[in-house]
Amino acid sequence: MFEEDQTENYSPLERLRHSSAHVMADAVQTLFPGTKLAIGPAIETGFYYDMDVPRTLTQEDLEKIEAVMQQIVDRNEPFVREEVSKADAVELFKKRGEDYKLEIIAAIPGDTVTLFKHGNFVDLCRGPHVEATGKIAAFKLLSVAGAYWRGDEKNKMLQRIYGTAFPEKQQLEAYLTQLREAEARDHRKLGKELDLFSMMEDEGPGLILWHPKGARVRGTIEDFWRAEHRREGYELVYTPHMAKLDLWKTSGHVDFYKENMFSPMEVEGQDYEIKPMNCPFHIRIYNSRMHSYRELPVRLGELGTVYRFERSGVLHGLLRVRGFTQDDAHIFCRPDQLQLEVEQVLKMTMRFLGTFGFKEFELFLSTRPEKSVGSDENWELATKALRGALEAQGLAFKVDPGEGVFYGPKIDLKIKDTIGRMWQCSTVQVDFNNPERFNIHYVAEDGSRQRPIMVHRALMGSLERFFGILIEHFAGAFPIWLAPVQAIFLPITDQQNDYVAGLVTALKEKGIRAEADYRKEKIGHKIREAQLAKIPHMVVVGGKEQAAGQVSLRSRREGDKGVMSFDDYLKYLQAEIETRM
RNA sequence: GCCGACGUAGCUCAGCUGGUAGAGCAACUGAUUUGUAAUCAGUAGGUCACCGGUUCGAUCCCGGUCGUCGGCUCCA
Repeated sequence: MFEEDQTENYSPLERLRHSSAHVMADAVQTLFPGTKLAIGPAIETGFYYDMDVPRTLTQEDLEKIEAVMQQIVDRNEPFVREEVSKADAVELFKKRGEDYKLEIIAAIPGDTVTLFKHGNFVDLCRGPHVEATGKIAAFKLLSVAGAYWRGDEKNKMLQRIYGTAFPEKQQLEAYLTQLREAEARDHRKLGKELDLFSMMEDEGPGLILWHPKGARVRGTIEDFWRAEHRREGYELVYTPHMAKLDLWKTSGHVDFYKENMFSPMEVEGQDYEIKPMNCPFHIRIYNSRMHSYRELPVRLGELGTVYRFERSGVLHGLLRVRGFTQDDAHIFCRPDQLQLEVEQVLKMTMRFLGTFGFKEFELFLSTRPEKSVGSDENWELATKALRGALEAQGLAFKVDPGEGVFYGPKIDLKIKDTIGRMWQCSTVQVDFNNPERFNIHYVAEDGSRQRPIMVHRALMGSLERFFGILIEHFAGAFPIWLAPVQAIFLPITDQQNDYVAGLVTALKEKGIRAEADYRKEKIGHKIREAQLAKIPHMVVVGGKEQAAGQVSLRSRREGDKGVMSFDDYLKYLQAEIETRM
């Protein structure tokens, strides 16, 4: 165990999991002599151990390791703590060939280190542990993966085994059920099943094709986004997908962001670059004319599509892609306006995300990193404004010291989805760098030229990523205001086709996404398919409904809602859409 | 990029130690006019990711490329 991973306040669960990691390491060394141990901490979902194993482990090996672990647990060997001199520890681990432990010992201050033993197994570790291996009642190994020694890609790649452990068998079962639940919600799986999007696997990894159904959802999100921004005093703009490389030299991206940019393309002897960011364009728009202090803040927003080079191994469905659309905006304001602007952004963000059912947030204030630009007083002023905005809104937040961007401090906001996972989408960043690089101004009350402060902000982050999160959040069952098909009409026989066609047309004219299933299938079949397509309203129409000018509503969530007149149904439907529930 | 696994029909997946491929669903055709989660019958559909090698013969073995997945590193 790695000394530095220990903390004073070690919970009983962490203690159990950390002990499980020891038992796993013991089992691996038993099965694969010559295995060298690196580090093996408890983590939020369980534990892992990084080790240098003589051969590559497979999924089947995990079962064997589990079996040996069970034997160690059954032997109920006590965990014994021992404090030894560093020299003794070095000798011990040298004899055992534990090269990584020797490296760790060398980095530990002081003269002594602690060891934890159970059976014949010894590990460098501060503990604490459970009393004996028998306390490990419910564990499971989950996966093997590569991991660099000390997390540095220049170092050797070790093998990491992930596992989890709980005090009770039911808790382990519950956790495994939750993993299966998360798998069932996987946006990549649902995206295919519901025909929402696809990737161009061969011709463009990390590039997304939005299919008609996905595009309908996106369109609805975009309409809502635009309406909210107009209401909040934003001007919406459009900017090109590329510009001369010079623009990104001015902005500093060539210096600071090069590894994420695609290679430039040459046009008539000039290098052009596909945009990785929207901000330089928005600055150009701001700077296209002189601004008075009176017209600030200027808020420019855009659903701007950017392209960033991401290493092939990191691409992941919609959550990590190479081309994506940011719901980007840049606010140019006076220093005295900064805090209020940030407050407005925070309020707007929470209202916007709340509409999608995200009601729980975690906020993080990131302060000045080691490598940064800008004066002390600017950092001071901006950090104070961000903190002041959080406090004025009565929002709880954590401080991430030194995690700010090089050009300014920021607030990140994470949302909690239906199954309790946290996702980072929104960000509010103060930027001292670009206003200077682009030399932008406003004219102050006294006629002098002053430098505005610039704020970058996004509510969703990227539409692709946000869509992926939404799919998982709703498990593909979008609320009716977002659903690609809001209502599907199901005629019982083709005698009702004309009547149904008239109703569908009436709904479409009101902007409702309605469709009909005219196939000559039994009603049970049509319902099953509509239900699997997660369509919120199934509207059954047979001879009786037709004769009475009625429809029979079946809700995706609540089942058969009974018959009603078409006019009543229309009102019901519109009300449900408007509440955005 | 790195470590490992994987890539078979539109989808989900079979295919033992090498003898040129199969199921269910979907699609298509016909019959069925059906009342709240699957009507029946038939038809068609695959250079087994791609390139090369070994072999009399490769979906299967070997090498390379591309991609996907689980992680590492990095991040919206």
